[in-house]
Amino acid sequence: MDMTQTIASIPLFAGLTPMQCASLGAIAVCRTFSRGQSFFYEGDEGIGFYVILSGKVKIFKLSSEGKEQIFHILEEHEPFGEAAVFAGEHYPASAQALVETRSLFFPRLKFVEVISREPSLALSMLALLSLRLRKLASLVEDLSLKEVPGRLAAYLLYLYEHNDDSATVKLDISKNQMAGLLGTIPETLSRILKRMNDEKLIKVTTRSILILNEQGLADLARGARRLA
Amino acid sequence: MDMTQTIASIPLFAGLTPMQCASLGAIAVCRTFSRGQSFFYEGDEGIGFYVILSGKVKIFKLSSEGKEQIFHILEEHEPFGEAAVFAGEHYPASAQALVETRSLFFPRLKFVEVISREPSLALSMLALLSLRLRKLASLVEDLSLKEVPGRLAAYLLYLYEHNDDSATVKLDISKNQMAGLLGTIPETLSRILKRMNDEKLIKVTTRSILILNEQGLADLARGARRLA
DNA sequence: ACTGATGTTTGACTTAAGTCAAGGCGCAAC
DNA sequence: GTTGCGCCTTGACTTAAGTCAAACATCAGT
Repeated sequence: MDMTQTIASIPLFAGLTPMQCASLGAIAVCRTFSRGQSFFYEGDEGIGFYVILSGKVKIFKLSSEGKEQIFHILEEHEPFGEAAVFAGEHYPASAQALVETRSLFFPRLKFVEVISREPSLALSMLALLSLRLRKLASLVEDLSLKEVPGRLAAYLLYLYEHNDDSATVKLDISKNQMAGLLGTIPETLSRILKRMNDEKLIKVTTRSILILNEQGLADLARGARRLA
Repeated sequence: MDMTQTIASIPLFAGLTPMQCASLGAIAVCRTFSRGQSFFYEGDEGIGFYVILSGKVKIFKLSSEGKEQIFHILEEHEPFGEAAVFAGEHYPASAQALVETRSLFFPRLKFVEVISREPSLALSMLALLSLRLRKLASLVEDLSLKEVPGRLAAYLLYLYEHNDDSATVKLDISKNQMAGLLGTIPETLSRILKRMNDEKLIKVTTRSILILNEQGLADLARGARRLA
């Protein structure tokens, strides 16, 4: 598949004309990262942003004691590093490949140049950033206003809703990563999964979770219920 | 002062030509809110965004038990509600005037229309959203990876750095609001201020705080030090 | 298939920070 | 001035969640 085609297939760039896609294609660079490899670290100079073609990437920060807060886990077609393109000079968080990941890299200055000529692209980027803002706001809300069982319930329901068919949510990240995403640690996550399991809200297996009581989880997520 | 003048004086719109300012002025509406009045509530339809002309506005969410997490406290010339303009249909948080506040309101659709004709305005908005994203990311970091003394130290240093001259930081929000901003409650804030005071990091008075040991606060903010 | 590295669970313990309740301070209105 | 109402502080208590340590399961790479 040639570059213009590839770019046209990315939702962020939906609505662009073939010619616009071609001008983006002219500045994009393919880059592949192996499992565990870092795209950039927090504080690095923001030289451009990436769009994932295949693979999985986590965006995170580490505390001085080594605890990790994951901001997002991103998959195919999702962009990252874009906040550094338009403001400030450094990346606000680190990005690391969780599995082998192919990506397109868009250098900052060239991309800004293209965008100032393409209002529809600018609007797409505005929509993207607004969406990110919304997600982060909800993470702040969860961290500050909910306890871990509430966050976990909200997360499971989120997975459940974006699930193809069954009530079985398959976990495609490790429970360690999941703990990082929920702003807690593996031990706490493990204990709370067990309590939810005991209360027959869910059935936990190694790589998946069966939702048994959706309403119960929803109550937990809203803070209208507590675990024993 | 006429509308075009007013708009030209807002940093977000810096760099726009007088004609561009005039087209923004044509769609802007002046609105004044009294102390305690709400601009919008979380979940309301996102019909447009505001820029503060004078006054002070808090952006926040409430938990089901009534605890408040403040996202930002905004002052003159700062915009808010902009994330709802470009994505999604509702405001992700609530906005309330802390004092009598004059503002300009930009209706969503008209603003999007103007922006798609003005690339430089689009770039300003992208920069704004990126900056907000950065601030929220750092709030997530603080909430998840730091304890309250660390958050408070970071906040005091922030005030200190944006301070005109002296080592005396004057508090222009109540300590209750400050607790909400730090993701904690007034009692906890009070206790920690006292501990910092006892350790001679700061000198607390009613409406202001004197910074005595900047380095100590910095260490606390970095997690390299603990309060007794 | 082996094996070392990662990921997961469990138990005992510690602790930061929240809750509840009472009292003091300070400003604004009468 | 004094009354009254938010704001702020303090103390005693509770609790969610983190730490430390040990054992076990699972996975990826040789």
